[in-house]
Amino acid sequence: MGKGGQPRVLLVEDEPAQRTVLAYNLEAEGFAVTQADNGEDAMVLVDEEEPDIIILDWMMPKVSGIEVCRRLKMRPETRGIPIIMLSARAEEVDRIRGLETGADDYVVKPYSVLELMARARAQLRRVRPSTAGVVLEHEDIRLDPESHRVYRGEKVLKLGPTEFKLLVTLMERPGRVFSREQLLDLVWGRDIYVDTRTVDVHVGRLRKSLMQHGGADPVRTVRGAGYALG
Amino acid sequence: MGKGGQPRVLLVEDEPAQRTVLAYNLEAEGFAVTQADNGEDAMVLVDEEEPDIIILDWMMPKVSGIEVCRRLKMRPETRGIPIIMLSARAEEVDRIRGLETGADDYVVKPYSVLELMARARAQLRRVRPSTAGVVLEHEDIRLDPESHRVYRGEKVLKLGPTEFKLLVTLMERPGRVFSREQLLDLVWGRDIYVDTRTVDVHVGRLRKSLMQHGGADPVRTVRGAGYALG
DNA sequence: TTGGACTGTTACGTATCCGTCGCATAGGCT
DNA sequence: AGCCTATGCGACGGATACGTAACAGTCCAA
Repeated sequence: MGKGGQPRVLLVEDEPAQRTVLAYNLEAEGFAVTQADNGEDAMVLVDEEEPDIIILDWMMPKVSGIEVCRRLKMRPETRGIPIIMLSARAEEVDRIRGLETGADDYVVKPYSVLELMARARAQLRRVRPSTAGVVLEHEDIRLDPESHRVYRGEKVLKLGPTEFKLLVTLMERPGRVFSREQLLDLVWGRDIYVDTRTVDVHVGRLRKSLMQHGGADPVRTVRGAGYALG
Repeated sequence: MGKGGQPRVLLVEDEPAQRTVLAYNLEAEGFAVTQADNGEDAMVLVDEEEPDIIILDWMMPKVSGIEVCRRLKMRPETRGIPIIMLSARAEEVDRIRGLETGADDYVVKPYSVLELMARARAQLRRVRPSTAGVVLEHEDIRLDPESHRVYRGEKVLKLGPTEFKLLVTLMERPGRVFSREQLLDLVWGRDIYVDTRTVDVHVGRLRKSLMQHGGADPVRTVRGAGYALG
């Protein structure tokens, strides 16, 4: 891993517009992004940058994404790097072939940037499950994912499962504004249908829980946008 | 044993990513880790480092894990060292068993790091019924793995085999929340099919046993997540 | 064989939590 | 100010997770 935090991602996509958008979003998510617009450069950059994860377009001139993927999965020193393939086609055949070449996940265009992000994080978690000892902190709030405990100052807070997950999500990126849709994705799960107003209610409950022993409201409402911590 | 405490583990795995992840987790768990990425180095390091336990990948270039295992189990001075084999496929486990290489345990990839850790500790307990220091303690509960006895305060507790294993698992990482699935893996074993609700029942029985002479309930239920000690 | 100890499953009661609705209130725009 | 929309929040019915007693099956020792 890129040492103290930022996971490194190598983004390989030949179309400049899409690549730029993706790079922007990935950086906003806290990734350190290296870009390549063709397979040959990608192969070189893998060795130079040692990325933690690779996002790879399927269709590219010269060396195709699938070819890059196959080569990387053949070399022992790069085999462990998770690869997410992007493809314009939804056909199942492609999916199967993509996974056969050793890609670890597969996203079909047009994809939700948020979904791609989530899958990237999922892959990183899979390879590096070591959340051991990590305690999330923000101001006087401490959250230990391992013991599932939340403290504010010295007091232990009691919160329900959804409140807990919500707080984890917010604390993973303090200051960042999450839209209701993003929170639904991240906390509730991708394919659950619930009203976006439900998020408001749970934020309210989380607020109450966080202030159950006094203290200021650490959750910020950004009108028209969503919620953030601090 | 590595004298003053830290058990020494020799980790043999050719893929750098996986080896790094594992080494990190093992060190976080209190092991002193020596790494090797091939069988030849491993054979040398066994003599130099005298590890307490060896974690060995099955598929490796040149000298395979299975070969290393066989050689080590032939030499009297290394035969006693427990070996845990890692293999990529479930079918290989059968082959390993069939070949009677003498490995002491097997874990199939993708494995839960937690499970691997637990199995390593289990092997150490088996080989090293050492007296001092291995007594698990948490608050007023003391557990001696060797004599299979559990005390609460001064009183001796009587618990069944499953309750005992469950308590051992929980006491090895007090505070940590274990999901029902993890507990099934760690206490019952990976290929046993039992309903996850069975865990609830046994936790209940463990609770009753722990409180048979009074005292507070030391087991914490984390709704939607699992159980933890303290 | 009989009895006891232990296990896994089931069923049911209960406490907690969830998602939605309705209305009050706050913020922004003209 | 007046209007409109977004958000806060209490309340409620329903769903869900958990605790536990009861039961049947297994194993083993007397």
